[in-house]
Amino acid sequence: MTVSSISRRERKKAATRQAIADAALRLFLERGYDQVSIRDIADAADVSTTTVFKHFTGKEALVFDEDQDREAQLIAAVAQRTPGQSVLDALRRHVLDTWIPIETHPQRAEFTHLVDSTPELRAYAERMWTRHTKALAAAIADAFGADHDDLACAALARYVLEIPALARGRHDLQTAVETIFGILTHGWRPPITG
Amino acid sequence: MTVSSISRRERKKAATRQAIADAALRLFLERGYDQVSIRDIADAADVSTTTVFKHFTGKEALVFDEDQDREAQLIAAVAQRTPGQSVLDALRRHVLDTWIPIETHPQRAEFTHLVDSTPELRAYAERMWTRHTKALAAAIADAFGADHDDLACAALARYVLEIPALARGRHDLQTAVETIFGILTHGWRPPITG
DNA sequence: GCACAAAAGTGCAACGAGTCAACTAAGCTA
DNA sequence: TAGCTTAGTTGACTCGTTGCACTTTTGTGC
Repeated sequence: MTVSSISRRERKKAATRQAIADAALRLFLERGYDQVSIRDIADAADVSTTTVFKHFTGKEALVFDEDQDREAQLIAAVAQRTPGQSVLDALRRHVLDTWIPIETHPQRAEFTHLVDSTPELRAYAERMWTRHTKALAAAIADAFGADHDDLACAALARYVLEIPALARGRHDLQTAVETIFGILTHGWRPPITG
Repeated sequence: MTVSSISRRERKKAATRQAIADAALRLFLERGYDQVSIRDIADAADVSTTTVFKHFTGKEALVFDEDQDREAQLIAAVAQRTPGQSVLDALRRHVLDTWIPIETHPQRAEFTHLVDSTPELRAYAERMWTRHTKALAAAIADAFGADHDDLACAALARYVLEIPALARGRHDLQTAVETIFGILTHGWRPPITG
């Protein structure tokens, strides 16, 4: 009789992984990203440095532990949009509903500061989004029966995935997102001045 | 009496810099980026590794030796556009006139292949463009008397600077560029299928 | 012409990220 | 119990990158 469907081994593995991620985030927040070495993290989690790399692909990945199914969600947002809804609208909704809550989560403040104040992490965070460009482009193309490498679809995918990076730091995230989707929907218009 | 306006020192400095860059590019093309270490390059150029880093900020910078005044050209394209020409039009012209010739230069083929087949270099090349986002955004904002961090201007700057990355590899670069500028001008439209 | 400061270059040692191979130990399976 | 699998350890190693102390070259003021 097993307590859960996953084996003890799996649980222990997950535990050490979590211990490493926790130690890493704690140390990063305490001292700053550059002032913490992988060896520090390994010591704090009481594992060897090689074990750290068995669980995480690199130092930056330690910070973004839950990147997972973003891609699946993105594709689902397009493929399973409510009938009659345009692709652009579905993407707008998806960004508003999934990204903004994450970004404005109060506990997120110091984490956001850590990322913003470390160029290496900023770059990684942006690539985290844009890495899904190809998959999203294919999903959009599928929605219209177009070729998977259709240029317009690829451009839309990329431009949509840039939105978090563009909107980050604005006082009103919702308005910012809507503004950018306005550009993608109706074309760019000079800002109203005066 | 000096032979030219630049001192002998400057010339020697430029010479070693060039020797390093040449050795680097040659070795990279021969063996591939990852199979060449900085020490290899230093040996080939007959300098010490320390000297390499005195001339170049990092390994990737050895590949892109002439990044220089791209930013100045971009800003000039916006600020000194012919009267009556829209900003979008000026940027379209600038991309068509400066980027396409570089990209389609025949001698560029193996170089392009090197960059495309090395993820590290691909990422660096993209950042080379997007690094100028802030400056271009400010130039666009100036053109309309808007705030330097105006969101619409920042978005346009970013989207325009993404165009090289989006169009790269397409059979017809000119059409690709025009298509994407079409999106930015009139908004995104589903691709024509069938 | 000469002394002197700045700059260019060298050599060496070091640090941190990341990899590799050989090993130990724990959990799973039969 | 025996035996396979796999997480984790250990230690040495590569490579990019930096810092430091030192020598050589060059431009400048005297």
